[in-house]
Amino acid sequence: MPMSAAIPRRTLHDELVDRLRHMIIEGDLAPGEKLSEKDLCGHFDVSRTPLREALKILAKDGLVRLIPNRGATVAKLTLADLEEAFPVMGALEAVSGELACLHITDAEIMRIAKLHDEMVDNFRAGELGAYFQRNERIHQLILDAARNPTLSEMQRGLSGRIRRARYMANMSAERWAEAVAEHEAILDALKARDGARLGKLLKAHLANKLQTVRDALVE
Amino acid sequence: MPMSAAIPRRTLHDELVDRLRHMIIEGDLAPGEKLSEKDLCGHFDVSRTPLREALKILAKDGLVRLIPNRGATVAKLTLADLEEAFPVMGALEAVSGELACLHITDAEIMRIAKLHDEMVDNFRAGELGAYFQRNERIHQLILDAARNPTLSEMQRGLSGRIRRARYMANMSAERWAEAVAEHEAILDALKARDGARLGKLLKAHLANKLQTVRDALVE
DNA sequence: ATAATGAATATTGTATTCAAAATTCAAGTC
DNA sequence: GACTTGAATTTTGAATACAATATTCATTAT
Repeated sequence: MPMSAAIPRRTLHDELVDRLRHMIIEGDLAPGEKLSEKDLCGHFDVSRTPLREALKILAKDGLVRLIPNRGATVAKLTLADLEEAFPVMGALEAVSGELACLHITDAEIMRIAKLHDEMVDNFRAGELGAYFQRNERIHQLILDAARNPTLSEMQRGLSGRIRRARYMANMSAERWAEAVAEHEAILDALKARDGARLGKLLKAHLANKLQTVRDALVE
Repeated sequence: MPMSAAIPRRTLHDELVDRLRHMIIEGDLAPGEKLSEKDLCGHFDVSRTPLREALKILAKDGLVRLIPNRGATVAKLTLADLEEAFPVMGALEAVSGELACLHITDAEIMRIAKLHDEMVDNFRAGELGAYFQRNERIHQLILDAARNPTLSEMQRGLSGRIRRARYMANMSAERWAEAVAEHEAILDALKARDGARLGKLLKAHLANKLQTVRDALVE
């Protein structure tokens, strides 16, 4: 019996963490919104115990703000948060680029190249939603190629905080074209397995992305 | 009424997180050790609710390993963990050095210089414990000078995982002398506010430290 | 003797209850 | 009318109770 057939079981709080995180990142729960334990328990039909455990985890992730005896709110994304996250994310992006080049397989590069082409098609067709999805998928695959769960987890946590601003960042046409061009360069570096170059490109790409978010944030 | 006189109140789970983290890092709880909820509740005289919340936080920090329906154990520090944490910590060290040079005040530099001198005295007197304490304090102050809570929090989390190995890492006399020399260079870069240089020095210093831990880990 | 089975026990996951603090809001004061 | 004051209500923090799962261990069969 070679194949593992273990039945994946999840606890309620784990499930709640995922669902709440998703709701926050997708904007179903607005920044600053009060998170009433009672309401959320009603919504998910669970008791307060697992819900509260989930809220604490999300607070540690920076998505929720917990104030003792006053409950939870969805964390706001301020300009200061962005400025703070930026140097950290930049450093992590650079590392992930370097590590990815060390470990990535040809098959993985092909997969990314395919996604990239599809993403460019999305760009040409002006399909922003599909573009975003493939874009994110590409970045995720590069991160996976770094073969470093600790790094992935940190990136995931940080980008989760910022991804919330994604939909508000109404990318200009020029910025969008630039982003696509940056992705071309990223793919080239990846194919060449040039870690240092890829790291720098990813960092620069991030800087531009954050600038877009920043612009949107100051309205 | 300018002075804030708010009475700091803590919740039990926050307190528990701190105490358990301390116990794990200081080795009071051994790696791999089973963490019985019942026993811990008895030890701290609290109910399971806040204790379980604390365990989940620590699991997210990587200090505790939670398996559904099977309870918690103190996370083991493996060679793989170390190799994984290294590039991430290196990148963060470099950033913290750069940011610290941008923001640090003269008073802060003087404070660090003073601690440094005391630490060198500890080294000369062979006082390992006092040396470690001042050493850690210095690194903490540099991190504080970076004025970036996100960065601090991440560094704290990662170094917490590794600091557990501190007592097992029986630093050789040569390595100790090297570390002191590295600290001299670090202080110089800080005084010169040369961020790039400080970043590189901190990263190299970390690499050496991790090498010591690695040596101890493979016995 | 060893391995397998299943009842007894212990431990974990979740719900509920109780206690403490914050919020709301109506009544009273300046 | 705006600002306190304090009781009623709501909400949160922690403890307990209950349910589900895992572990232990004696029993049985091979």
